Amino acid sequence: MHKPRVTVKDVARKAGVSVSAVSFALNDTGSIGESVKQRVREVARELGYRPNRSAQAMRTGKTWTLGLILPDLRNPFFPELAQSVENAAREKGYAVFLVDTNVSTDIEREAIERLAQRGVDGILCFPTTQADTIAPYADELPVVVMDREFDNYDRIIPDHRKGGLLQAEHILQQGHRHIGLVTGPLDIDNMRLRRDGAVDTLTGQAEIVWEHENPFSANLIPAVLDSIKARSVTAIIAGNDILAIAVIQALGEAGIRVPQDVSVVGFDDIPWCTVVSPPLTTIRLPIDGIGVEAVNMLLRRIDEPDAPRLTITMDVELIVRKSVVAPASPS
Amino acid sequence: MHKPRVTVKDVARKAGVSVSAVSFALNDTGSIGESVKQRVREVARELGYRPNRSAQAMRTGKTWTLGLILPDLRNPFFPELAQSVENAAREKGYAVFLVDTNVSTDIEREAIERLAQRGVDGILCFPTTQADTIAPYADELPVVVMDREFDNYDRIIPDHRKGGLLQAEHILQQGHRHIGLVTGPLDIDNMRLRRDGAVDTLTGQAEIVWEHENPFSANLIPAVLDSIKARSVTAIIAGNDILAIAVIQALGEAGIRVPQDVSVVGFDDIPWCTVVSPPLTTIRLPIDGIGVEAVNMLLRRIDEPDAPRLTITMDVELIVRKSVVAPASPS
DNA sequence: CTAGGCAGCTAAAACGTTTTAGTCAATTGC
DNA sequence: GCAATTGACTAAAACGTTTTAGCTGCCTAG
Repeated sequence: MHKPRVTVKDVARKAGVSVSAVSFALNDTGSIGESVKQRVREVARELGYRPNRSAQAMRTGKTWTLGLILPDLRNPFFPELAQSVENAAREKGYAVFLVDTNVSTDIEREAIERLAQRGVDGILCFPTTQADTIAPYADELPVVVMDREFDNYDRIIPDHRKGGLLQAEHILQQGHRHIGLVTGPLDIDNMRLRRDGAVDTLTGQAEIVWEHENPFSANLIPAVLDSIKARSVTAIIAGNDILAIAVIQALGEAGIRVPQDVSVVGFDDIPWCTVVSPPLTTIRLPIDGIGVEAVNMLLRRIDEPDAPRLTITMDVELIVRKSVVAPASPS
Repeated sequence: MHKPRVTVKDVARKAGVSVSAVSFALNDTGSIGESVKQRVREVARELGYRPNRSAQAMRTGKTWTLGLILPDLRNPFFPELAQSVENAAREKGYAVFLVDTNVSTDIEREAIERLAQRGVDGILCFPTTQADTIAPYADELPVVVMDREFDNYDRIIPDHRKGGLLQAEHILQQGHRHIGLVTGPLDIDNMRLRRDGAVDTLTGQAEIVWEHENPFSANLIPAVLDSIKARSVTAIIAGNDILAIAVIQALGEAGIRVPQDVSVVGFDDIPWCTVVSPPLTTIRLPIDGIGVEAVNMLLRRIDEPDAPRLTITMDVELIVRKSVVAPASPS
């Protein structure tokens, strides 16, 4: 195991030229004759030469490496994001360090430190909370922040407010007038925006009978369960799909049918939406597009460190499935 | 942006010692006095010194980096695996390059080449198919293979056969005697083993009314749909949870109730199992354990390149939920 | 009193690249 | 026909570490 690796020196010797000639030939730089170039490449292939990226990195300062920091891959929202980021990055010649912080701000902080130490060319961060853990490296390292309104970074953010608006609009169009809200933690700005978008749209058009703030978790707090059992609404707007699915299950356990008795609308369009029953009407985030655009943005920033900051807003879309229908007796 | 980085040289200068002294002090190697060691560390902290991993890697040949190659993160089986691998590796000081091959053997092959070029200390591979894409690097790079019976590598494999046995046993215990099988592609050895485990257990105890091989996909082939509609079985054994869920949905569309009319058992215990209705009775793979053990195995191999090959078999477990009950009229 | 050993440090080499500076011959310009 | 330019190449420096070899002065043993 562990044969000695083939180096430029070996190629140079075998081809009968200098190491610089080899470098020139392989990288198409410097000034080099066509015949020598061909011969060197031939020899390199023959010897199975593979450049040592560490050495390249040390000399050039470029590692062709990105860091991707995510809160929790078990949250069904993130795998697709990770996939699209990795694929997009790979296509451009970059490898991706994955960090799953387990929803810990401390680990997030440490991860950034480590990635910086490894000399990644840039970092894509989907922060766990509102805490800006990147600050110490903001002027040292290209960074793209996803889904957070942090100043000082390029960022890419779905149009949460519009999503909330679409949720409410759809519910209103179906004729619902008594509505319950179960939001995620409102100190996270995306949850706040979703909620505000919905509430602003409902105001004057319908009555918000109750509203509860539930932690990120598949478990609903008692207040929500109580409100559900009170049967005082015909539609429930959830802050994300996981909450929506939890609501559907709680309704089922209370003997309330979805959508006949109560309609439910989610947010995110995670894969679970199609397997739950009834299939969940929700707001689709262009996750794939977010990944790709985030990579593009980061590479742009790497190329032009001093380009002006950019904020990209990604459009969202209502996906109509089966969990929302008109109320039995318009109320 | 991009301040010049602090190097050992800077630390040495400020501390008034040689660079080697700095290296000794920081790494606790060589022979160095306590006072100097303390001063150097103090200065390093003060200056915000961060060792350049590329340079370290070049000098020592160790990158503290692993590669993780997966077929498809959107398959709900993999995110948890990726997470546990990343966490375990990080705990040991390694960073993880993630590669999602999109179920392409070609990309898998290329990814290994690239990772080797980057000088990863080892590779964890969950191969897409039965093709051994790692062979060219087998004696150059520590590799752990997951879920495939490849010789020449350390490997870690769930006990698929036992899982199949448990599926069948449970179905038999509930009193089912007419059984349908929908397996995954049988040229993948895990699917073959699951199927054989089940079939061997059923033989002589019950009748396998029909058996179909379905591709990995949420879509069932017509043959399966036809068999389902024929209502000739009281229980269906599926090769994995995704197939099982597809079966449940197909049954629902055909007006057949689960579990009252037909029981269904899955395999893998992906997160979807609890959100589908009815919650799926299935076989749990210790995914988390697989990730952790795979990392341990790889690190062991990195430390002792010539240790004997190891094959670890991970135990599986029946998880009883609501999709299997006794048949209405024992048949 | 001296030889030997050791602790504590420094100088310099080495890792595998890229890149700068320079050499040399051939070509061009006038 | 000679200086200047160019093209093709080489030698060597540089990147930031770790590690080897070596130096110095002090202590100890004899």
